[in-house]
Amino acid sequence: MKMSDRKRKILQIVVDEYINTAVPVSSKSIAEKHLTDVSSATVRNELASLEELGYLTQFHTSGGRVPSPQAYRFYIEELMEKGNLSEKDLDYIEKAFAGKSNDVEHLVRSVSKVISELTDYTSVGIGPHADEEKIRNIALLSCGDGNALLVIVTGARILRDSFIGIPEGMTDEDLDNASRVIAKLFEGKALSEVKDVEEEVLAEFGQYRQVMHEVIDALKSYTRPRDEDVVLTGAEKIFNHPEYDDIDNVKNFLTVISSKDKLAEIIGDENDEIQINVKIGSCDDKDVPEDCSVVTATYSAGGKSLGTYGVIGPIRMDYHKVITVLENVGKALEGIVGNKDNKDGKHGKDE
Amino acid sequence: MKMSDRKRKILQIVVDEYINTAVPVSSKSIAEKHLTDVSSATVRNELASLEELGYLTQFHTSGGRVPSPQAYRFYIEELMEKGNLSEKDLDYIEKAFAGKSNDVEHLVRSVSKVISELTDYTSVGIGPHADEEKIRNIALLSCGDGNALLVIVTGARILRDSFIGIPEGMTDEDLDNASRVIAKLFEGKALSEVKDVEEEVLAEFGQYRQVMHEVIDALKSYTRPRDEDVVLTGAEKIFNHPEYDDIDNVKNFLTVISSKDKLAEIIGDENDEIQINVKIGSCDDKDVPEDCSVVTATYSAGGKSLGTYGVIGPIRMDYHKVITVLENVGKALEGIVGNKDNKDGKHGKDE
DNA sequence: GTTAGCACTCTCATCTCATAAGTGCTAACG
DNA sequence: CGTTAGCACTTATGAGATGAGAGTGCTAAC
Repeated sequence: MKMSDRKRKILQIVVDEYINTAVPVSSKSIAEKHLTDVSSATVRNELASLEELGYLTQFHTSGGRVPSPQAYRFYIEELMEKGNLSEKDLDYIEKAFAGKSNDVEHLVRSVSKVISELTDYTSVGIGPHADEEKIRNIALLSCGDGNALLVIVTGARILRDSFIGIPEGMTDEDLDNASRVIAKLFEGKALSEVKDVEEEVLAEFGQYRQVMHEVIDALKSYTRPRDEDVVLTGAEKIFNHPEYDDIDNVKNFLTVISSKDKLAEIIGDENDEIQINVKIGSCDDKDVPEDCSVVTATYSAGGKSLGTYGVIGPIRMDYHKVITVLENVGKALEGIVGNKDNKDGKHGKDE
Repeated sequence: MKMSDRKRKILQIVVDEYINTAVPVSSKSIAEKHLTDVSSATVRNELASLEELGYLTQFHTSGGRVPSPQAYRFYIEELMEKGNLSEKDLDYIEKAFAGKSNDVEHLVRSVSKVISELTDYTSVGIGPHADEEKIRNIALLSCGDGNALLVIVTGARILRDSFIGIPEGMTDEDLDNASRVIAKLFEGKALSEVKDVEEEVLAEFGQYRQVMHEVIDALKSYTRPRDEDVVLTGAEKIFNHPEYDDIDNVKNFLTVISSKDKLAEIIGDENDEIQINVKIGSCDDKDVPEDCSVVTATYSAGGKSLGTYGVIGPIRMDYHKVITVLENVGKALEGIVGNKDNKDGKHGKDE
């Protein structure tokens, strides 16, 4: 069934108004402020009809109308008025990423911070899955105290390191050699492939089998997601939104965001097809609290994933602002990472 | 003025009772449950006197008594009944640290988690200051894309790394050489000394001065505390304590713990003399919220600092439990880190 | 020094009541 | 047939009012 233009208009007004004020919207206020050519009674009829269609709900008879999750979805897809960020905000993004250290952990932190600051919501970020990353460099460095440090760098500039126990009698030279052999064996391989070549590699190491075992275990452990890869910024921002004057909502919210596992699940199921993903209430994901929404974007540049980022906040979220911020941050990232890769490429040629 | 034994006893009862129940303590309940040989009127007189001495306060005339910060302090120093953890808790600590990866970041995370789990309060941890750490290993690894990875390991097993831009024309061999030179120059030096030798070192590098500049900048940056070194665990635990049924308290608390800077300041001013440090309300530290207490312990083993850890929670905190947990965690850490160093020592000799 | 007794204070939950906001329905209008 | 004015109905909200309960301070007697 096609919705009449007037219904669409009214629905848009209700959602806009509710997002801005957090107050249920009445027929009177619509007729007075936005649709001056009809009476409140007419609006009332339309509202009743929209309620029947499932777009609006009432807390109680005399409480005005509030959008349903379905209304928010429709709003995002068809009603929301597009428009870009202010100069100030664009500038802020620009400056935030200028001259940033370029490993993934720092990137995740600054992206998350920027998103939280600009949207005024709590932001969540998670770096790219190490899983399918190719090992670009791997080295074993002597620590001189019975341990060596295993360091790897992946294509997407993810860093991982572990201490590896060194057997008595293994000299620094031995270690250097082992390091070179390991580099030959693993560079260019994806972390997920390590387990496939395990047997083969171990066979090559007669003498220092034990070391190799530890190295392989470490590499395998890098494919597992880590709590510390999930970054949360601006938890306190929820207090800027009136739904969190209520202690139970706060409790609920804080419990969810305290569990990095849960957070990773909520923002983590990457759907590369969709750039921006909106989950409204628990309809779309049972791990999202009923009264919350989660908007995420998965970024990539030059074919490399840069992770998934988003905001979590009240279902009455400023979707337009949030989506616009996510889009612009994405563009900015593409810009700087793209440029950097060009520069790198040049270097490569010259060498 | 010396306090009478009965006053001490009554004060102890009030603090114990209030810590357990969160309900202001009345003269009647004391006389009935704990001091059956005197009447409530007698207790009443003593309570009035303790109030005059500054140990107790009342919210309102008919509200029973509540300990003042001064009372908590006195309680901790003189009244609190000592006693160790349950077998179960001791076991938990034991198991938690067994077979843990041994770099500092992971250690900080698990220590903080253990403390939060056992105490049921929000826990904060911060690793040792990198500032005075000696560089044990330093290496520059080629990444083959116009960047190199600078990695350092310090005496206390702190890891730091940065990407360093490599000028066109610098080959992998050049890099290897540079890495060796850098190792010779910096190994054994404290990070805080780097700035002192800056000029001297730069003089040695004619050709790759720029690289060296970046290396030194990176090293200098490692002395600065980083947000990510402050670890927070169990923020949601505050909801287990009734003072945080009140939204304003939650807001206050969450705002403080959201700022890593603030947290670092609160738990950070290390006083090596004192093993366990208790800050009660804002009397002892203006950054601590009025209704909160912070108990911290600074750990070290084998002469190396292991960081500062603690809990932050309501001023009505189970100080005995918290202090006992912190003490036992300290002992456990000494145990495992001590052992590990012995083992390392042996290796050293054998090599 | 201790205690019983009692007046006093303050909180808290409950109830009532009036007000305000908003709706749904009906009947009239163009 | 869509639109509108009018009105009865529902519900939240905030302001008293009230009574019970808890705890204290004080006084006088032991």
